[in-house]
Amino acid sequence: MRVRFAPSPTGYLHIGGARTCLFNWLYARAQGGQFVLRIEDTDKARSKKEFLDEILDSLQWLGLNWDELHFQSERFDVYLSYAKKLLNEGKAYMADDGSGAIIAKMPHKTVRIDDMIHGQIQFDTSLIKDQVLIKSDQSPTYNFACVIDDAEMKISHIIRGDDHISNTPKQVILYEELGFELPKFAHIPMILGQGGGRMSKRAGATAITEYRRMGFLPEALVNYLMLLGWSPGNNQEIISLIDAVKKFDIMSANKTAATFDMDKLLWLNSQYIKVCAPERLAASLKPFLLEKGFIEPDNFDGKSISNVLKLYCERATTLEELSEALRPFFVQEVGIDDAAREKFFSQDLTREFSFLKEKFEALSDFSVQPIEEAFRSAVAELGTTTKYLIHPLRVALSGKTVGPGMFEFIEALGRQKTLERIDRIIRSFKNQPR
RNA sequence: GUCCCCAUCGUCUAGUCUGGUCUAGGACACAAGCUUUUCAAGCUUGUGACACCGGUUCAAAUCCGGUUGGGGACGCCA
Repeated sequence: MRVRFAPSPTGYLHIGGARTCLFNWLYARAQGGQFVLRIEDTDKARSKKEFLDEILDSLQWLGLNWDELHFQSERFDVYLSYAKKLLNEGKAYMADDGSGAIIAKMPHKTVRIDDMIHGQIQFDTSLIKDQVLIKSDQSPTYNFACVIDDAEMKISHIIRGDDHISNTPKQVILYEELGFELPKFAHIPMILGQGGGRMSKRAGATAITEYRRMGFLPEALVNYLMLLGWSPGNNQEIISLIDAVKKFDIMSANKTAATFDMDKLLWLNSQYIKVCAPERLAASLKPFLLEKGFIEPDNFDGKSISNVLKLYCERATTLEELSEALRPFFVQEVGIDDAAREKFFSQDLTREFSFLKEKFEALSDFSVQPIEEAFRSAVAELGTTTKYLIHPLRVALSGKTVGPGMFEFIEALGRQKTLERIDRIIRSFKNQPR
């Protein structure tokens, strides 16, 4: 059993292509067959090396490895020889405009295909015009190269998007004329954009790399894509690639088009971030931290932030968001926006913060419990409330009005930064004209 | 225009093949509550669907026909 994914390097790998690839990959792995990657680069003008690299890179990132790699651009002579064969047998003819194109005669008959997902589909080929096999520049057309390669590469199951259903009768005719054995077809539904219709850039991100840049974990994206048109059963929503291989069957794939839902993808991503091992999470976070200038390429130790990650991984939906939340730990001074300043520092808290600072300075063990005790005794001795002091303190230390539990945060931030930032806020009270 | 595909909560889906166990289950989102130093997370509860019409049958989300709606294809692009 052999399947293939056949992207064209005329653009980035997009969501729909990735899902088609995923279903092929899953079916191959589930059945113990081979998964062939075939690059359909017959259009030399539009095919680009950067797109090829990007497609390969995205597939690897998603964890979809291939057993064979082929390039159509290296096989033009093969296509041409098959075209000449059809020419000799009278099943094709030269274009009469002298362009050198070779065109297949379309016989008039009824073609029936037995699709693994849709069942029987019938076509009247008298409605289809003659098909160009070889273009005037001697390159093959898609439908021709596709059939030759699928046959020669012994592809047994063709799993591809719904949009290829209307190509199928044209290809079946070619299989018959060439005397090739017919593969099985499985046409999976397309993924629709938010407004219905094809996913477009306007309706959100389409390229896999964009999702990577937005801070999605590959296992979350793969999980989401699996759920679009297939269900593992038992109300299971979270499923790994490994687990899916055990349960996947193309026969149980849906036939209804699915609308892409960013909310559910975000939810899945948050679920995966929550359970991601700190070392791996740190490694995945590295590009984002670099991008923000929080770290240098060479001196980043993932271990050093694992404690901090534990505080934040429960409340992040993307790596981008997570890395931004980590800002207070990497910058020297935190910025405090006007709204937060207005809300929490409109009155002078010099006395309170000074007292807190004394309490913190006195701690020999700067960890959660003593920190909390120090804070609570300060509150009691000042005759104020937790609420009154804890929010201004959060803003002073993190620059943000929201975040993890205060005492865990302070421990993670460390004594030095904590005291510096309390000092800084005290100074700002002095400088404020009242 | 012609041909093809599809139709269960707003969205993803289970159930459809093998009609009764479905007053239709789960997830996201939404709403409320609990928890609470904030925001989340978590937990509990709630709102919410078989597109429509007809047929077959004792019985239809499930089978059949039609209507409507949505999507796709009609390139010397892939």
